[in-house]
Amino acid sequence: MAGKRLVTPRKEPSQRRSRELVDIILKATARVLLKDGYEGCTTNRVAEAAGVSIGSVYQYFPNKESLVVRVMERHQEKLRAVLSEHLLTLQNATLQQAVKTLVRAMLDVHRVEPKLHRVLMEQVPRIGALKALHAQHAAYEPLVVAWIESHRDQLDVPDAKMATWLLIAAVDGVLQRVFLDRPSSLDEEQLATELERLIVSYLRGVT
Amino acid sequence: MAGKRLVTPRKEPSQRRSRELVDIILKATARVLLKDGYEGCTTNRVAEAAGVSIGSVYQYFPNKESLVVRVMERHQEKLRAVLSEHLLTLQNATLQQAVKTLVRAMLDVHRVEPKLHRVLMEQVPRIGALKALHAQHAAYEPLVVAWIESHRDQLDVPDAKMATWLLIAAVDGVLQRVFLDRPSSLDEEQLATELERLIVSYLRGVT
Amino acid sequence: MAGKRLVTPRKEPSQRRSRELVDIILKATARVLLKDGYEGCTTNRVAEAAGVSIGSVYQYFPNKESLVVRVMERHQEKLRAVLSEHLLTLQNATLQQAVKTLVRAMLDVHRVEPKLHRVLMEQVPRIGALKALHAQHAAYEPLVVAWIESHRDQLDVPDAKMATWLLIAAVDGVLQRVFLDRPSSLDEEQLATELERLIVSYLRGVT
Amino acid sequence: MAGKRLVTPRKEPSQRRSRELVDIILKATARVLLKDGYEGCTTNRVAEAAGVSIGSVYQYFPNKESLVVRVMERHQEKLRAVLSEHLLTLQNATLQQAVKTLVRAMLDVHRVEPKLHRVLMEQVPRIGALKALHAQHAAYEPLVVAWIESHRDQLDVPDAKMATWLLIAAVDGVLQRVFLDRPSSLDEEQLATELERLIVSYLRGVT
DNA sequence: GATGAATGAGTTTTCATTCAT
DNA sequence: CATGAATGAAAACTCATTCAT
Repeated sequence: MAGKRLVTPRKEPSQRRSRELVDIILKATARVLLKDGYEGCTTNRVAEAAGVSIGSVYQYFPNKESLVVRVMERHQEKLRAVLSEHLLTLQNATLQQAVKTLVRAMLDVHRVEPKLHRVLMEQVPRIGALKALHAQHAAYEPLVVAWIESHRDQLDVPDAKMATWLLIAAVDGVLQRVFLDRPSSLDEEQLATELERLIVSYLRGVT
Repeated sequence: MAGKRLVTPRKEPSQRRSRELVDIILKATARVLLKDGYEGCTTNRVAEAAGVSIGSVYQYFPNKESLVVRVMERHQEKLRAVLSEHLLTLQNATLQQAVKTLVRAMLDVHRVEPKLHRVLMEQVPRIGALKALHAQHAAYEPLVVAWIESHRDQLDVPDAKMATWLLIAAVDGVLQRVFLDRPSSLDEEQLATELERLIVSYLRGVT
Repeated sequence: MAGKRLVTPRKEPSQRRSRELVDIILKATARVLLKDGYEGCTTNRVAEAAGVSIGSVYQYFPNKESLVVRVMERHQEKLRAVLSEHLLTLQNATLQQAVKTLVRAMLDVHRVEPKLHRVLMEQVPRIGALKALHAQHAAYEPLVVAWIESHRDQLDVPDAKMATWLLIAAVDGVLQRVFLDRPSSLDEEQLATELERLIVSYLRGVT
Repeated sequence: MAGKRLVTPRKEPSQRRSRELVDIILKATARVLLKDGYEGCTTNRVAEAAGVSIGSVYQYFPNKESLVVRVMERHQEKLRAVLSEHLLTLQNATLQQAVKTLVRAMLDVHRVEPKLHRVLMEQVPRIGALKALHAQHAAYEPLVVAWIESHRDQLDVPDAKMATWLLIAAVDGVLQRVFLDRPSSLDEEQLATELERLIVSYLRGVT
């Protein structure tokens, strides 16, 4: 604690090594998750895959769950990054553009390490971390809400928050299913178009 | 022996006892799943909760997984029953009625033993049985497709199958999220209304 | 007990059924031993293979071991029969004839259900019954001793009993090894010839 | 860490500890085999007898069988050592000496931990390791064959290999029986003498 | 800190045996 | 007697976690 505030960078090396070790361990965890699934992901296997002693794993992670949780969190961070990048351009977009952006963003999210994503979604018991995954949507909801409210006049949306929640839930639900069930017959372009139609018609309202 | 010759020719006692035992065991499994989650749902605990010897559990279920799978299947069957009941009335419905029916049906589905549903959805690794859950949606997709096609003139749907798939995925995604995250603030009535709007506007198309 | 002494053959049928059942069970035991080995030979499997309820097995056999013991005993009886048949002709034989007879007899013994023999020898822990197998040799030792003593003049044998024991042990040891190791290269005819030479030279003594 | 830098460069402590543990476990296995027989030799009992956690047993032995197999192998090694020692002197021996040597050697072999030997021979199902036991005989067969061939002129042996195989099988068979049946009446000295006679007469042939 | 041997509670699973029907 | 469902002690084996070095 105190160390962090010291000026001397002497202790840096050890800190760097720590970081690197944590990184190695987490990458190994992800690899093991991919290879052996959640049930097969034992701490010993992780240690071995990381080329690190089991003791070192416990130096940095209090228990098995924390390993997987951290892998999930890291994955979330990547997803969040992808989303943020897309949503930055949202502000001054037209309805069509905005919707397109949103759909592309969510599609792109599912392209980040899809295999790991799948394992995390399919196999990991819904421990605390998964909630975090959903909570993340909450993070950019305000953005969407803001956009809707600033385009009120073109839309037919009684409750912007409600509409946002619903749309995100719906789109995410659809994408989840696309990527988990992999109905390969489904053309991704077509899907995107239809999703856009779904959103636009909902926001515009029915005449 | 004696039993077979008695007045009660209703059912082979042995068969009845078996059925009852299986039932007791599965109910105990569900209870344990609720109380201790998937990881805590051990065969010994199930046996104890069922007030049955561990040997009896293995008499009817070859391994731990088969227990949970069977619980899932039973749950599916109940869900399927609820859905069927609702969808029977679909045929001659107007657009508004049909959509209302569909939404209510899917809401009702999530009201069948919601706690068990939650555990099964949240915690059970996505083993074979879960796919069955999704497959079940597929079972009633044709019904919806048929309805859409017989109402072509009132709708703006280029591809009935695609639209059906999308809508079901979206609605299910939304409901899943409602029931898993339990954002208690959300009013169910309001949600239903909005879902109906979502569907109707998508099907009607935008002018 | 009393029943056995009664004159009326009324109860015969049930007795006959019992015998048949015992026979069916033992044959099933042998089959299971062949198919699944000793460790895989469980009472339930035997019952199933016999097409009989497990309860019935325990009606006639107090425990698992007794099943296997009885199979061994039956096997012994067959072996004994083969031996007896051969050894009857021993009495007036010349040295060469006698030795030939003995060797052929012991070879023939190993041809009685060789697969079962092998399983019994290889896999069954040396429970009581195996001793019986050896004890059986003791049964016909006197015959050989008698023959040796009645041919004293042609032989150089200080102690007939000792010599008999030694020869039988040696021949049996050799045959056991032949049939367990199955060195297929070994020609059976040649082996028989050599065994005869071994015996004859030992009995005749060295000049 | 500290240990490695200390003065004792004899052996890696970890390695030594491992070796010792393996040794303790195997000795415990032998003890349990003696006390409870093969069927009673469970991994838990072995662990308890070794004063070691069951986990440690599985650290070094993948399953129960491997424990017994290793005990057998160790026993084999001891037997092999005894044999080698004796057979070294074979080369320049006369017929009488050579035969005496062989018989003594095989007698001595059966005096190495005879109780363990008995359990291993009697109770252990004929798993892989037992074949090893026989295979070991094969190892010194060439020595005997060589000796026979270099003494051809004094002997009457058409096929040295065949003769060797036969003699070893016979002698081993006899000894096995002696030590398994323990016919205490049998005088070991006398037995040795007779075995020698058996061998010598066979090799010399009958005039 | 790093190591990895050691731990042992806890799992799954088997199977000889009993006993109500 | 026959049945076979039910039993439960006990076996094999796993794996998160600790701790001496």
